Amino acid sequence: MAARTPHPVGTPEDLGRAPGLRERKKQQTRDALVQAAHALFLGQGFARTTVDEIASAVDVSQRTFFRYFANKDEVALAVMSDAEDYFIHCLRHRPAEETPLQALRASIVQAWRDLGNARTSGPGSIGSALELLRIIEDTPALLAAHLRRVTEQERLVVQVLAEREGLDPAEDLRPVVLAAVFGSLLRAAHLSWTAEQEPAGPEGMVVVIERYFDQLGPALAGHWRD
Amino acid sequence: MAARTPHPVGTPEDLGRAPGLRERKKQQTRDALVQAAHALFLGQGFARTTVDEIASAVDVSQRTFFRYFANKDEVALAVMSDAEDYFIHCLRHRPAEETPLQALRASIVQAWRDLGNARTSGPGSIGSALELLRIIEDTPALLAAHLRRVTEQERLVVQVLAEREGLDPAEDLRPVVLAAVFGSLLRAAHLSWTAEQEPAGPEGMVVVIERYFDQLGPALAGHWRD
DNA sequence: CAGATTATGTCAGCGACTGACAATCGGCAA
DNA sequence: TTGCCGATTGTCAGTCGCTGACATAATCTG
Repeated sequence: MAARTPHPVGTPEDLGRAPGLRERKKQQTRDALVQAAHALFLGQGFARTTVDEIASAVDVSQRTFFRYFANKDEVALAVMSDAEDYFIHCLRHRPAEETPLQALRASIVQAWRDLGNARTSGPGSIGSALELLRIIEDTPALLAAHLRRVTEQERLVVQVLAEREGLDPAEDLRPVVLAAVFGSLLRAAHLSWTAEQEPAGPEGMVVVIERYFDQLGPALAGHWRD
Repeated sequence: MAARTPHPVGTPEDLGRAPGLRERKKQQTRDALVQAAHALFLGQGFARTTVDEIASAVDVSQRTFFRYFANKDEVALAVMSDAEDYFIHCLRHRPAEETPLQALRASIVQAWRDLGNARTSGPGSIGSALELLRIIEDTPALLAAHLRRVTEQERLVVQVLAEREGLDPAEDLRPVVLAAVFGSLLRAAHLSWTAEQEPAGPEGMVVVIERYFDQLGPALAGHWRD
């Protein structure tokens, strides 16, 4: 968590404190591991890539790899979590007038767009995240790990929503329900994006997401038949 | 899949065909493995139980265990999948007049109630399923595997819904969206049930589920503040 | 520069999982 | 009943993910 790639978003803790050599080197090997792993996964698949391969590609011991990542899954999902963090940041800064549902919708759209306009290569790039999404969806072990991460992220969404609307999530179930619905909608969109030959790139993902959001009302409405 | 505990629901394939000794023995060891695993998981936790322990409790080799279950997760989740199958069965037989959302809601409630009234011990029992749910929720590896299974089940729900309403899920997104929302709602309910000191037993679960469903409308409605 | 921290490498070991082969058991027909 | 065929099982060896313990080397602090 503390070793995560820092975002443009300034965290209040580290003001003016230049990171020492130690810190920089750590960040460096971490990035290298993520990038090497990513390349290997893309090239030969997740299962057929061993941790030893990743480690020796960066010229560190296997043991060191496991000091940076708790398991093989984590290095694959590292890129995604940066994107998720940015989404949370967006959500926190939506105007208060927006409906909770509107705020959520606007936040992911904004997050994808902003990330799309940022650097398009290297670790943490949007391209990486999108490629990863494909690998994740058809690697059972990774998909499982990813889903678990997503539900943890949902907890955070609940908290932000409750804060924003000024209510206690233990009493009022609406934040929990909305976060759950939102999460499932997003996943459906991801699935569709990876499965179908949807327009590629961040903008394509935005299109798919909006399409699913638009179906929320109709899906919950009474009968579907005329 | 073929080795799953048969349900009271008659499958058209096996009419009057008494299963031979071979088949019976297989089913027997499978059940024994599930039951032994369940007991061990409950007693000492999932992580601290080795596959060797489970296997030797049933007096088979470790290799045999892995011929019945692809991995340790699977034996833990076996009980759940029986319950899920029954839910699908219920959904298929809901009256056509019901709204899709109504049908889904009625189906889980019915499934929990029916299972609650069935045998209350042994493999596949309701008690087992509920105990398992607790173990699953606080065992990261199991939770991950469970979530993946759930999303697969969601696909099936999509299919049943589309069939029921007579539309093509590739064209119309409503079944996908509704299934996703339904799944997330259920998971929220499970989470709440295991976390809080909700009324125990199947009926307690039904109460929680209905409470969440009731919040669906309000959560999606405009502003939450007065 | 010395001493306290901290990152890294090495090594040994456990447990999940798999392929290959041999032995055994149930199903079935002569 | 006998005998053969295919399915089930056990054994063995091996790979890979992952961890604890300890020693070494690098950075940081004063």
